Amino acid sequence: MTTNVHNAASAVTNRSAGITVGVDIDDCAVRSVDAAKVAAAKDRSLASGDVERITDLFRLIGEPTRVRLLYALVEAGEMCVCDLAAVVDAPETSVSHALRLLRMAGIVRNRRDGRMVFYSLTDAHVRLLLDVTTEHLHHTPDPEA
Amino acid sequence: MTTNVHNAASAVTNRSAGITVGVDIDDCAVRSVDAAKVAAAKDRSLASGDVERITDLFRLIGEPTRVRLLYALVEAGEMCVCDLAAVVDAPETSVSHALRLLRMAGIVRNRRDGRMVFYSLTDAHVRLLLDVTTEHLHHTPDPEA
DNA sequence: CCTATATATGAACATCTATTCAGATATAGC
DNA sequence: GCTATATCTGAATAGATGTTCATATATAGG
Repeated sequence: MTTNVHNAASAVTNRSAGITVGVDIDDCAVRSVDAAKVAAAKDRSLASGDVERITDLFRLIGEPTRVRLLYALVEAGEMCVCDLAAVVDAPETSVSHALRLLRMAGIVRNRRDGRMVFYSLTDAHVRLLLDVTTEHLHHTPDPEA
Repeated sequence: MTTNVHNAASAVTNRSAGITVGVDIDDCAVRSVDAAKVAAAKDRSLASGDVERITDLFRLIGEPTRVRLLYALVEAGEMCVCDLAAVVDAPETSVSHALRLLRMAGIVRNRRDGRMVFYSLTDAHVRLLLDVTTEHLHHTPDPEA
């Protein structure tokens, strides 16, 4: 769903200033102040596939119901849909939709027992992600208020 | 921007099964299978303010241009807007908008030098977040393909 | 087989968000 | 002060996304 292919620039140093002018294939000029740094950063920059996977993951976690669900699973372990709905205080339909997205992303897995379905985290990285985040927030002033 | 206040449930154990029926203030019944676990998870669950800050942060990072910008700053350090635009291969206007959001969230800071403005990361937590994420992705099969 | 329960699914709708363009601000150099 | 450059800002538009409702599937129990 995320596409942005647009690379390859041939750089030409400009006479006037210490400024480099790179000309794109599409002919859209790009000025750069620190050409070396730009080149290095471009070299080390992520493949577009990686960018897509990373953004998909962050966007997925960046929603209240899903964050609450993940926290609930981190804290209490495996739970069925109706209990999760009770914990995060959201309608079961919303929870089901949310869990489906998390499952498709490989973040949670489910297991059927009778007519209930139990969900749990697939690995510990999510917990680590949330921990690092809360750590960050504790050392950062609240943007609002 | 994220609001969802809806808590406090008085639990009443049901006679028929080992199932508890909690009745909300709003009178919307909530069934639970493992009442103890639900109660515990609810106890340990995040304050709505924390949920909002966390989701805001993840949603912020969950966008291609902003991820590329953060990676560029992680890899190459401080850069001006036009160089950042060159690295992430996006129009300067888009980059400016993106940087404004990152700055308002306290993730990056800026410094003016002449007519240019240089941006850099405010702390190391973002780098850690991205590292944990890539680590997670390397140990997780690609959802698509 | 029929009902009740637990969960899943699909579509419609309203909301949010990224991108774009036009124009504004700020600084440097003359 | 005037022009050019670097960045910012605001508004409009198109696309993505969460929620909701109606309905479908699956299982248990009689």
